This record gives sequence, structure tokens and C-alpha cells, in this order.
Amino acid sequence: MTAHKQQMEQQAKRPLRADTERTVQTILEAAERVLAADPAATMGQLAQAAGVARTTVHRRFATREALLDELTGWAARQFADAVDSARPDAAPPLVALYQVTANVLRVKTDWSFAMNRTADDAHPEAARIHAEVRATCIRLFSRSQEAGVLRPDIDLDWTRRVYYALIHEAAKEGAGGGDTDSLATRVVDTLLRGAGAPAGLAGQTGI
Amino acid sequence: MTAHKQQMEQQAKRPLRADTERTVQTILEAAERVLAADPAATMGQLAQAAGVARTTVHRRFATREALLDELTGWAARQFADAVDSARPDAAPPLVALYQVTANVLRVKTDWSFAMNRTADDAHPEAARIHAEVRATCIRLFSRSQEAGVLRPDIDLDWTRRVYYALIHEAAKEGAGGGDTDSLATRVVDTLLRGAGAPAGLAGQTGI
DNA sequence: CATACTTGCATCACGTGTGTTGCATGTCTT
DNA sequence: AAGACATGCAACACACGTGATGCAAGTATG
Repeated sequence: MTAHKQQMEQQAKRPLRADTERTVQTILEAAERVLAADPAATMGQLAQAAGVARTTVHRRFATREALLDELTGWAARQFADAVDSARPDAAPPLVALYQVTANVLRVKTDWSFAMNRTADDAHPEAARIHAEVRATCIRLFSRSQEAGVLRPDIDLDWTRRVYYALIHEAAKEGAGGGDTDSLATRVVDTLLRGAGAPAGLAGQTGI
Repeated sequence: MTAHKQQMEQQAKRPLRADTERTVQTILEAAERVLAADPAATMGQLAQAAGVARTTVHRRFATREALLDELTGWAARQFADAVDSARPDAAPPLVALYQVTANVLRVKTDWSFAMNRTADDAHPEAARIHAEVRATCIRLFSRSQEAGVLRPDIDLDWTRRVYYALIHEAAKEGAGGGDTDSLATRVVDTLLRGAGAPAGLAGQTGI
């Protein structure tokens, strides 16, 4: 499916010169790296970072938009894989929550630009994938409620957005090769317990 | 102080033609409005939104950068005012926390672009203000810990970043003129309690 | 070795945004 | 009414990024 995948497979099965599709991958990786630092980077900068000429980039991607779309599509797929591989619909809620968090953190630190890119209506596939992941997340939260892990009175969508924000924040911290597992633990812990002291303690003189 | 403020006061005290500084304000407000929707908006679009000619904008702001700096400085000041007016160093922690949240949410919904703009090293004043607010926030959290509102074992800076993220998320929701007070309540509640059920309940079969 | 293919390089056209300038017009002050 | 000042408008030069093209050189395939 998806024009992109077809293109890649077609190139892959053709026993041609050598590394045409490897060039594509190199360009995309370099683009992600550079764009993460400067979202307004020019095609020339992306090409230089990839170690190829600017014209070569244009040979692979007709327009700059096409390159960006390719990136977002790729990131979206990695995102979905990270979530799905944590068995969010099968594993016990807390386990799944932790596993999903850790997996997503791993990919998000490496694809910060492409993943934060709002897939708008420009890239319908990425939009669909993100919507699907969102639904999976809500299902997981719903299961968590039933299991007594999450409070029954919370707004699931608000909780999901908070969850995303926490992951985003943790990913920023772990950009420099941090410990993904401890970050995931912190994210889940913060999501579940917050930062407040358990109610009914001594110092509760605040209000 | 700050070149900017001097300029404004100078213009204000001069009983000149009429609304020169009002024009400046109009332009900045329009710029904020437009840039919030499209950060890459051109000077022409900003001018049109402000109801003036593009050349007039250039008469007030030498370069586009100057305009953006002005915006960020203005927003930073509003930000600091919103925090300070909540008496974060004097009021009881919980009260201050709620008040700060509500105040910041109010300004953030109206200055989403300028406030999210990282003041880098380009605008030293804005950077200083943000650093100051950050310190105030940490102090408030520290007081909250001593008062038993926040757990003693949490990372204050991580908590601050989570707090910022929650406000950011709530501001997105309230952009369309939402109820600031209820949003503030939700933010504080989420920050303190998180989304998890109190430990030691029945369904805690997650792990 | 000959062929097919890709790459790099230089170049060009094009569009767009920026910043400047000169001039005519309008408006407020004195 | 006269002067001072700000505005709108039109035009301009300039820089930059994009996308396309032609050509020479290198490399793998037959």
C-alpha cells in the first residue's frame, strides 16, 4: 500500500546499479537530523548533510514537500510499529503503558522532527496512522480505567494529550542519548501519580 | 530600561500627531494574531491584518526580526506580570499555584505565538525574564514541597517542565475562548494527582 | 570492452520575500 | 491658512531558495 512503499519495494527488487534506495534512506536520515535542528533548512543543507549534491536530492524527491511527506510517512509508520509492538490491546494495562512509553520514546528521540510534524491533510496516510494510534491509546486508557489503574472520572482525551505532552517532554531530555527506560518510568509515574503528595497528610494547609 | 521600553515611553510622552504608538500596538496585536495561525506569514500579511501598508510596518520596525523581537519582549513582560500578580512568593502554595495557572492561561491564549517563541540569545531581556519566571516557579514548587502539597522526592525541574507542558496543552484547548478557571483547575488537578487511581484499590491487577 | 546508469557540477529561469525610496495625499497642530 | 508629520502607493534592487537542464566523469553490469 501507499505509493511510497510501492516505490521503495520496486527499487529494492530491481538488481540495479547498486545503492539507489540506500541513497534515499541516507538522504532521509540526514534530513531528519538537520531538520530537527533547523526546520527551515534548505535543500542544499540537507544535501550537504547527506553527502550528496543538491541535484541528486531533487532526483529522488521531486519537490521539498515530497521529501517532507516521505519523512512524515516514515516516522508515522515507525510510530505505529512502536505502539503496536507493545501489544497495547492485549498486555496488562500497566505493562502495556510502560512498554508503549518506552518504545515511543526510543523512536521519538531519533525522529523528533518528522514526528512532531502535523500531518495535516497533506499526507492522508500519516494522518490515518496517527488517528489509529490515538484510538489505540484511548482503548488502552479505557482498559486501564476498567482495571482500576486510571481513575474512572477522568477525561480520556485530556489524559491522552497529557500523556503525549509528557512523552514529548521526556524525549527532549533524552535527546542526547539518555536512559530510555528510566525516562519511561518517570513519564508513567508522573502520569499516574502526578507531583502532589497523597491527600490527607499533615501539611495540607494550602487552601 | 531596555531599548524597547525607552522607545515606547519616548513616543508616548511626545504629544505628536496622534497615534504613532497606537499604530505600533495595532501592528503587534495583528502580528500576534496572524503569526499564531501561520508562523511564516509575510510582512505583507501582517500589514494587511493590521490595516496598514507594508511600508508603514517597515517604518516602525526596521526588519522582520525587530518586529518579532518586539513581540517576544512584550509577551515575556506580560508573562512575568501574570505570574507576579499571583503573589507566587507570598500566597499559600495551593492558592498561588492555582492563581498563577489561571493568569498565565489567560495571557497564553492571547499570545500563543510570541510566548512559545524561544527567546534564544537574540533577545537577552526576554531570556532573562523567562529565567526569572522559571526561578519563581521553582521557588513556588519548593514552598509547595515544604507545605506538603508536593511530594518531597520529586525532581523540581522535571515538575516545572511538566507544569509548563500542561499549561501549554490547556491553552491550546482554551484558544477558542474557553473557561480559563476550569482549565486552570484541570491543570493543577492533573499536576497534583495525575490520572491514576489511588494506590491500594481493588482492581490494581496491572502488574 | 561496451553499455547502461547514476552522480556531481555548473548554469539558468522563476518566484517570492525583504528592505528602500520618492512622491502625493491626508490630518493634526499652531 | 501654513507647516509638520504620518500614511498609502508604486516602484525598485537585492538576496535566497526552488526546480530544471545539459554535460562530463565514474562505476557496475552484460
